Amino acid sequence: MENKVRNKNNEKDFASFVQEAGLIWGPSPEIYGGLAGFYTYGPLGKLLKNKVENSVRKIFNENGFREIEGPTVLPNEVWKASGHLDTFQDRIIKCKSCSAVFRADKLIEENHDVSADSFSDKEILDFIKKNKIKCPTCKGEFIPKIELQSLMMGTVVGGKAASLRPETATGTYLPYMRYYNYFRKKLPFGVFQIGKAYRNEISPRQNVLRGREFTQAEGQIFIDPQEKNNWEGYDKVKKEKLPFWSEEEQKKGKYSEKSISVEDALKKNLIKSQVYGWCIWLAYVQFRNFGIPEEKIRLRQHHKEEKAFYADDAWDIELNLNNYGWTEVCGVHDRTDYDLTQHSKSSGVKLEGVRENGEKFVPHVLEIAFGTDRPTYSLIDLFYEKKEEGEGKTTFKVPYHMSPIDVSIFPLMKKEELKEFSEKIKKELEKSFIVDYDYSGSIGKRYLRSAMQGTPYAITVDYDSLKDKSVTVRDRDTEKQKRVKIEELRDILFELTTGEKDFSDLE
RNA sequence: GCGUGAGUAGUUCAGUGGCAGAAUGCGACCUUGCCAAGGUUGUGACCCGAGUCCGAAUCUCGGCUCGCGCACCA
Repeated sequence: MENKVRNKNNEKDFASFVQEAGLIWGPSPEIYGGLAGFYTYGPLGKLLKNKVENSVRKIFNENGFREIEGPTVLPNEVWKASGHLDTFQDRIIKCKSCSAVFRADKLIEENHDVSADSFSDKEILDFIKKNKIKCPTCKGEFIPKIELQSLMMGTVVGGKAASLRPETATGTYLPYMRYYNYFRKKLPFGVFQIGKAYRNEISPRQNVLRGREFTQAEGQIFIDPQEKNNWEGYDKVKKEKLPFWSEEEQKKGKYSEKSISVEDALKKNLIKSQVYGWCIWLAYVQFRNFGIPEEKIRLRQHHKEEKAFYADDAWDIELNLNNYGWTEVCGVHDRTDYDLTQHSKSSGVKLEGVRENGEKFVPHVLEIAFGTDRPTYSLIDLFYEKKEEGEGKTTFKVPYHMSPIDVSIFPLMKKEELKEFSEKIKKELEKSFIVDYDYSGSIGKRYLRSAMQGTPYAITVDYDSLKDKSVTVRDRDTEKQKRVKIEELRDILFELTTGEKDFSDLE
């Protein structure tokens, strides 16, 4: 991670803001001391996460994907077939003197350039003994015992071993034949799923950026491998310039932004197919639509060594966070026919498509895999601006269209007639918006609270409102106010929140 | 998981082997015309467990959690 600009005080402010504002609490359950890697979204955080998820839904839906929801628990035979049961299970070995833990296979690979994947436990132990491999930390001997450490959370269902899903993707592949019929036997088609996944991380860190339970959002395209370079959406996006950071450039060292078009990336063989290029573009659009600034996003190509067992083409999207530097938030993978072939073999059910000429084929799958916790957290990280009293106002400058609460309503003073009138307006606006209503404290205090929650507009009801049926609308970022007729209020707020109108356009 | 530091109101911090403090926040009342305004008042905490001790929030041990470094993160 480069650009790691850290400031202790900022970090502390940020951490307390996340809790105090009701964004993310934890580790949960707090009153029992907490269990690392599990969090509770508070009211404001949940509203924000909903905005993120709805943004994901919108983008996927308008690009030809349909949403499904599968179970979070699946029998282990599924995970055996998908490869997770094996690859999510590491063989570890402990140092006798300092009891540091290492992955046994990695230890061998690093020292001797030999793949230990196929070694039995005994072979690994023998190899370590024969080659006198010592503990990298303290140069001590290893305890001659291989232990298993699994990222899968297991359970038992009806006497059958089952596991909580470590990714939603696998569950999305299983009903392939259902999709095939639903989409009237015509490929390609796209399906996505938003839901919880679970990984028993050894040491979860950094709040929800690496939790043990998290929400994934994964889009999958099923396509005839022969059609990967005949992708309908490609022409529309091929001229789009994206911040590709290739494996080769990475070796040169520092990142410097250089955007190239999807078309050029394909020509340079950075990516292998039109459909893959389109997927990268779509992933990028997802993050742009959250309101993440361009310069905070980059696409990083996976090194050969870090590619997942199923992946062909593999790129990540990374965001440059204030508190953590460049952070992975999304992976785009060409999973080829790996999954469908595996599940077909294992279940005995053919998972195929048919070409017009009658040929059968196993579809390839392209995956856009991200989550909704990291983007939610990223929005907080990127847009929280702490100010000291006197030097300005602390504001959560979340992009207006993503703000947890749409509008606040304040009676100028805590008087019955103003409260009553405000509540009427509140009731009306709640038909269309998430509304916050507050009459406690000075008007200035309430503007500040509202800004710290990221609410873009604050409506103030004063004595004139009772007479002329108008209120003031205050803009979060400019702090400017405009007088608006109550009967026009709803439409104006609509135009403002959808971006059709700018606050400065108001009379 | 290893090493290391830490855990006291919602938040940020102070503190002592003997009644637990501040600031800020939050609530109520008064006041207040767009202000992080003012006054009065209230609310609220020693991470959990065991031990030593007349007495532990303070010392010791264990656990849990958090920060940082390492490792892990298909």
